[in-house]
Formats: sequence, structure tokens, C-alpha cells
Amino acid sequence: MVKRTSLEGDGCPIARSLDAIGDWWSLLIIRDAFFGVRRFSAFQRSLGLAKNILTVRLRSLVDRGILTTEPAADGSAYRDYVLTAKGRGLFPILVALRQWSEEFDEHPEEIATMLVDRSHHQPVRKLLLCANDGTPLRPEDTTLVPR
Amino acid sequence: MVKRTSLEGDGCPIARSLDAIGDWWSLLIIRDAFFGVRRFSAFQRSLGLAKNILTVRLRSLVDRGILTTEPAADGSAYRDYVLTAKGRGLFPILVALRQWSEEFDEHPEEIATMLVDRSHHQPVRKLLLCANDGTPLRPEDTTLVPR
DNA sequence: CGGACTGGTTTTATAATGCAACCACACAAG
DNA sequence: CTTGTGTGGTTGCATTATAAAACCAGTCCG
Repeated sequence: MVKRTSLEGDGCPIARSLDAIGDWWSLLIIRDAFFGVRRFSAFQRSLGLAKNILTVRLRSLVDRGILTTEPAADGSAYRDYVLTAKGRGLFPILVALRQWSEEFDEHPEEIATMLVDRSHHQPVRKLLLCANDGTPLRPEDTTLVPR
Repeated sequence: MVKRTSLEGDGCPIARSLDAIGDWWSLLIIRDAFFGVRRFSAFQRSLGLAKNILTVRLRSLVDRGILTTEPAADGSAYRDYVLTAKGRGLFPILVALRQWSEEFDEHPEEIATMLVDRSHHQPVRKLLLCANDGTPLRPEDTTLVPR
């Protein structure tokens, strides 16, 4: 079998996440879903990916419980793709990707948008890793232990 | 040209991040690098990926300034791959992926490890998105604005 | 009813990935 | 110095994933 190796059985939770959303398009679909995109054709227009690929990706995300389909909000006979609770749980990952780009991108002037809090229109804070007692942690201050 | 579409020119910082690290292996390589893996053969053993793929991925990560090579720590004539500051900046993304899996995975009992703070051996806190004034924010409490 | 839109499927072409074989250099033992 | 093993790749080939375009049935809009 010479197939893209699946990470499903791996004990590492990072690998398990990537197995679900680690492909080229899934996180962009989810990003658009957070932005309010719900319809097949809207995803396709926004992302510019081939329709067959979008079909496969949406099906995979639905199968994994990240998206779900529901009757279209506009009353038509079509269906909408909307985020489940599990899908909405991906928000910190999107924020972390955004903040990394904002901090380290070679061409930050090309970044077009900023994430702000809706009520004050102020930029959000950087995600901060903290210990149980609230003190900030650097990567070196952490370690992995068996569960 | 029928080639995997690049996200490089996109104005969305999420797309820009994914362009750098959004492939099947890069984040796993980086995860191992945080865990202390430094040598080509060690990455290959740990990840079980083909050597030609590893060659390409490491080169890409070095080109993008996420890894760098330096003389081997053990004094041999070989070279080590180590994270740059930009690479270490990816830690929140790894943590977010880990926490998503911990919270939503279908089979949490298969998750083998826990991230703890080194001094107290207590699990780290969940990454929390906050407004500028420190109040926690849900996804719906945020919005995107032009820069 | 006619035409456009929606949400796909199918077909075909190219690129990415995986595997195995190969290879030059480093290094250690004898 | 010679033989054997480990390192860090490269090359060739097979298979899979992705992309573009054509096609199609059902839906909605006037």
C-alpha cells in the first residue's frame, strides 16, 4: 500500500489533530465558515479550489463532526454547511496561525486584516500559554508526561 | 499549470502560515524539534517518513527560516537541525492542536501524553483568547477589520 | 416555460508522495 | 589501512492526490 500515511492511530494528539485538519484546504474552509460562509458555491468562490476537491473536503469534515449540514437559512431547498461545537473549538488554532504570521511573516505589509474584539475594535491579545497557577510558560518550561 | 495552488500571495495571515507549515509533515517535524530531535536520521526514525520527503521538508523549513543547521552538538562532522526564533514561535499552534484533540477527539483514551509545566508537573491551562483589556473572547465576540 | 444557478460527478492530466535501491562520506574497531 | 556500519542524502519508479474542465440533474427566478 503506497498511500499517504494516516496519523489516525498515533498516540500524539497533535498528529491526531493533523489527521483531521492537516491537509491543504480544511483549515481554510473552516476559516471561511467562521467568517460566515455556509454554501458550497460560496466556499468555492472564496477559496478558488476545484469543486471535486471541495466536495471531498466538505464530506470529510462532516464525517469527522467538524461541520454539519442543515436546511439552508434562506428557505431554499439547498443545504448549508455550518460548524459544530467541535468545529468552533478550532478557533484557537486559527488565531495561533494568524498571530504567528503577524509576528514572523517576511512581508507583514501584505497582511490585509486584523482580528479585533467586536465591542471595542481593539486588537486581541496574543495567546499566552500559562501554568495551572496562571504564570506564563515558555516552551522550555513545559514537558510531556505519560497520561 | 496544474499544480498545487500556492497561498503565498494571499492577504490572509492564516493562509500565509499554512503556506509555510500547512503540509502533511512540517508540523510533526517541528513538534519533534521541540521535543529535542536534531538529526536527520532521528527525524526519519521518529516520523517514519521517506528520506526523500524528509530532505525536501527540512530544506523548505530551513529556506523559510523556521529551522537552521548548525554543527552537530556531539562534535561529529554532521549537522543538526534546530529551531530558529521563528520556529519556536510555532509553539502556540502545536499547543492549540494538542488541546483541540484533548477536548474533542473521539477516542481520548488513545492520547498518550500530557503537556505539563516542568516545575510543578501540573497540566498547562487552556489557551484563552482575550481582548486587549483581558476579558475572555468567544469567536463571535471578534471580527476582522482591514489593517 | 426558458435560462441561470446549485451542488455536485466524471474524465483526464499533472504534481506530490512513498518505497526501495543506490551512493559518497564519516567514523569506529581491529 | 581495511572492513563494517551509520549518516545524509539522491535517483528511479509506482501510486495517490490534486487540479481543470466538461458534464448533468434538480432548483429557482422571471
